Amino acid sequence: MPKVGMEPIRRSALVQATIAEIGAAGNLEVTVGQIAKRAGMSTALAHHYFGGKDQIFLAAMRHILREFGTEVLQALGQATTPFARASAIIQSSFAPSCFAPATISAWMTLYVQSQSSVETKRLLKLYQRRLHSNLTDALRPISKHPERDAHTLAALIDGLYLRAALSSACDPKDACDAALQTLQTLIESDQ
Amino acid sequence: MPKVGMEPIRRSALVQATIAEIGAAGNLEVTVGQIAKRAGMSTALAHHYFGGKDQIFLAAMRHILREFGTEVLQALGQATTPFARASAIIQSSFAPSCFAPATISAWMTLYVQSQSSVETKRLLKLYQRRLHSNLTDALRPISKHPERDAHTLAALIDGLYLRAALSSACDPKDACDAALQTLQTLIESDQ
DNA sequence: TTTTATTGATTGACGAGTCAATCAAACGCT
DNA sequence: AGCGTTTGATTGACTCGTCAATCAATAAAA
Repeated sequence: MPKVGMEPIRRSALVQATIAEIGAAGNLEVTVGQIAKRAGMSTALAHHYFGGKDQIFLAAMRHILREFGTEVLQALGQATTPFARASAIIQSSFAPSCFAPATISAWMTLYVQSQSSVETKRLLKLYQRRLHSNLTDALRPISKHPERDAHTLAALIDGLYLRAALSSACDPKDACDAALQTLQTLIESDQ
Repeated sequence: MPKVGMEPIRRSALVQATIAEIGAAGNLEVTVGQIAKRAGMSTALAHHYFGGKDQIFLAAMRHILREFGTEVLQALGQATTPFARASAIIQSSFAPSCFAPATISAWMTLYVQSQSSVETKRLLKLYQRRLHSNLTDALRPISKHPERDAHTLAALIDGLYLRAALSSACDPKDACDAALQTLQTLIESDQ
């Protein structure tokens, strides 16, 4: 059985399983045993490759953030006008992939953990900085207060996401529309 | 020692201690033992009065929500104009008491837990409904789309709070100003 | 004597992390 | 090609700690 070069495969499987397990549980009450089982290996192997539970969770968060990042980048690539760029950022934030139960749980977890784990806080800030700078760049040509409007829109995106993700009633489409609508309003207003 | 009528005192002390302990830990990794110790009693007594850990946490959340509710109500009482009412709601949401470490942790906890606990989800929805309806009432006389703007503002408040609470850089005052600014912009714009 | 308050001690479960042992592939040497 | 040797993969079993929950016992008020 033991084939060489298993490490990347195992790590990836573990990350995948972690996300799935967090999604199924809805919170961080997930054991290394559960994760390892879903990934088809022993707990000892999970520890062997990651060193500890914290590392496994961190890797899962990084994975989600990276995925989201590439999604935004891709959407930005297809946008030509500044307004389209801003819209693309917003729409990426409300893409279906962001609303998979596992992704939602991972985000909430990120928020909570960022209070007690410096590394998690670093990850969260990274995401926030990137979102803000992307928005600022897009808004510069079309807003009188690019920085300020970017800040407002970023917060609005987070807030709308929170509501759409947590209340089963409110759906992603509406949240996205609300954000786009506000974008419109913001760039139309002077002052 | 045993005096009659201890129940309300003990319950209150336990709730208080729970909030403090969650604040100190930054997350839900708080044991009944720690809570009971801080509240000056044995774990057995904590169980005696609340029945279980979940109940203790729920009681703590309810307490925070209730406190916040009265704060909003009080601020609303002093406001005379519709605009002042909307401002009051916003300002209450960014009051210093909302940024005590314990309160922040409790909110984050509320978000996470609402995914796996129906009772917690109920609490969260209650808060969201109340915020929305308060905002709608205030906006009705001054906005062309009271419902829609209330929804946007509510989400914006949540998002700004999240950012102010989690990034030590961003401070409550700025977040509040941003929300007030957006309120202004929203009611000034037609369409 | 019934009810309420209170706790020390205990139980039972669970979970993270470790370790020694096994297995097989690759590697190097002749 | 044949033969040790190293190295990576893998796990079952185990340790150690923690923690929620329970219980039996005590003490005082009503």
